[in-house]
Amino acid sequence: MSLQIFDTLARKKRNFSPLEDGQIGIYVCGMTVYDRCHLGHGRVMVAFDAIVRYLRFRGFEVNYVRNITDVDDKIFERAAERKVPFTELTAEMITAMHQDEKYLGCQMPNLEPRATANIDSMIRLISRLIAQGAAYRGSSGDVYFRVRAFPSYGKLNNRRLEDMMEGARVAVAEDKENPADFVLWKTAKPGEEFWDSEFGAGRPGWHIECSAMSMDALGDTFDIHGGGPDLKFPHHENEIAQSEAATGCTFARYWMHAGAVRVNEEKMSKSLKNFVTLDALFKNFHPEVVRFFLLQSHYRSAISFSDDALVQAETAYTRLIQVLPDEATTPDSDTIFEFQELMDDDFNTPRVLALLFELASKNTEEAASSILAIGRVLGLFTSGKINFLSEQQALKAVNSELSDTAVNALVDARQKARAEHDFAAADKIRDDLTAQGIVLEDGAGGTSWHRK
RNA sequence: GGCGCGUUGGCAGAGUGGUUAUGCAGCGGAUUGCAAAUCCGUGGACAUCGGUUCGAUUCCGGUACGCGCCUCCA
Repeated sequence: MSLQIFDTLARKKRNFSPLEDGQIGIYVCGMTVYDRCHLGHGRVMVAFDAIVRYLRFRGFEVNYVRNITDVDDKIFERAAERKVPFTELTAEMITAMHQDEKYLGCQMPNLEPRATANIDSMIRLISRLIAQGAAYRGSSGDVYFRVRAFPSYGKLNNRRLEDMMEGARVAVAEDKENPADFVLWKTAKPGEEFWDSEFGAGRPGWHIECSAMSMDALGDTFDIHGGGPDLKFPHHENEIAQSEAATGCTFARYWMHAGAVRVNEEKMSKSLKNFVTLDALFKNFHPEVVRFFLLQSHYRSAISFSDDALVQAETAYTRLIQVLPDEATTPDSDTIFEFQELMDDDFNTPRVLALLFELASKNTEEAASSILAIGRVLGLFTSGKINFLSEQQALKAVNSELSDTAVNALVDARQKARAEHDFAAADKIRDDLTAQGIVLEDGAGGTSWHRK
């Protein structure tokens, strides 16, 4: 069975084979670091982390590159608002992003090139495009990519230039030859951040950084290019145009896009103000639960976020945690094979999680070992059973008005009442605790409790 | 206006031309002082109208509704 990947450009699943045997180069568009990451960013992080982990599990040597966009109008605006150098803002956001990512159980990319560190490379690429007639300087001094110079412009989005012009509803810069031409180099206005170049002082357009940095890191042609759903157009379309116009060869061989995160049937986004940041989410849910929640949907489909959905995921995930073995032993090879078949089919993580629950109901040590082994490949169960449960309880304790000490006192009082066969009093205490999210369990060795 | 996607049981969410998804919740039972947890069992679905077919939730076409992109956005 071969690995199948849904290629956005081909609009269908394709057999995957890398450019070089056993090696995969993958570039994922990362964050623009002007604000905290929200669940939508988390989804892309987790999706590609799981994919990369699986590809490695399958024996590939994966070179995972994800850029950091630290040159951008929003960054300059936000820094100005805060009256700090933009580098201070980006440094803070990068640290926060790495923290969020670590909590989500993601492994770091092999390389995280930053736009500010690769301006020279972008300038070289722009010069090359100008020399080839694929770019020009407008009267404003801005440098634009000439979409007419790239006949297959629109191929990723199945879009024709004419159709786009009909729908154009954005004020078009006067000095563009074609409304669809996009900026490669933006001339600096007084007071703005700038870098010197042969096209004058200014800064790079958004799209050029990914072409320059991906090709620097992985070569003119590389295996997989991925990103969030809203990058398909115009960002990735423009990357293809720039890169292929410059090199004359295929840019990325497979294009992968994650689905959107929705809130009440709408896309989670900054402009709708319906986003929830990861760090806010982590105040109520263990990061592993968030990761599990994300993996419950296929990476390409839209996922609906709600508090209730997270609670469901928490219950489900905690059940899997409970059946984990204390020590890892050898998993069942047939089960691992089944796992591989599911993942080979365009990374069907929801089906894999279903498999995990089927294993859980088998109640055997071997099945439990398989759950652990498979979960680990997807980046789950990273804290370990004991740590997860205690961290989860600690999280709930912080959000509760009842301290552990107070609960223990009430539990003792109830035990006393039970010993005296005053069940009415005992049940009253238990009901009150239940109302506050405390679940009591009377076992052979006494009463234990946990927060729900 | 252009391009594309979706519509599955109370909720979440896979998949298949004829046979159980799975999870959460519900219900019944075992267990318990009563519960909880656990275990066992169980009902419930494929938007709509046509077509192809021996047979369609699954393929094709129409309709309705919803969503995304066409502008910065993961």
